[in-house]
Amino acid sequence: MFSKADSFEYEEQGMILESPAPSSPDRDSLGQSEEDMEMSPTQKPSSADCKRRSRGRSTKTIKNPEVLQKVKKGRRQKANNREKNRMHALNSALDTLRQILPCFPDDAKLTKIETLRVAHNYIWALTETLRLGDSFSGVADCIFMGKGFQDPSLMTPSSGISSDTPSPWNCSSSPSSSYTSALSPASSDIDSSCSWRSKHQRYAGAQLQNDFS
DNA sequence: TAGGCCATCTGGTCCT
DNA sequence: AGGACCAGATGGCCTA
Repeated sequence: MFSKADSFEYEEQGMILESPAPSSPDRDSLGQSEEDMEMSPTQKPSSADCKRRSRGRSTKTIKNPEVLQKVKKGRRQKANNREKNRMHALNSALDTLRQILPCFPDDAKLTKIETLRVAHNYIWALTETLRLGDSFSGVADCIFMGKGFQDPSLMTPSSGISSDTPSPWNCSSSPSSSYTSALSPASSDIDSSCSWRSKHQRYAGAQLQNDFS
């Protein structure tokens, strides 16, 4: 499973460093060093990749193998923390996006991919609504006032839109055929893998997808 | 038990 | 040199 793909980067062994980084138990201490790691076939570097590989972290000044190991661990630990923070920030942004998106009950959390797809469709539908002009001027006005993307209730029957106003994200309503055809993104936009959890009963509005397709 | 989703770890690459 | 970004791998949790 593993090969010595990293050997060309860490060829320089027996180096010395002045400030050892704090170490923590990880797989290295369990006998699996970085040099023992292998790459999957898809990770194996091309010749072009090998040329660029030299841009990795330099440890040329490190002569002592033990110190080198500690330095690597320290860097890895820091990189892991940064990566965690980065992913947490990404998840926070997704949560913010979920709060903006209409239609779904509070206890049914959209998955990441669903959030992105619903957002895409939401934006698309709002754009189409604007494009349609006067017949949906109420919606357009709200959006132009900067309200549309902040008030999910805009899409509910109790909002400024009349209860019989068809809406592609209004799960409780069934859009008229003309409106559906106008506000439906291309079917290719709806990936079949996005099942809307209908079989899991996660969403009361499980038929939203059908409204789009 | 299989499949989906997720968090985390990891190494490679790019950018400042 | 160090951080950001990315994608693959892995294991845990949950549901049908």
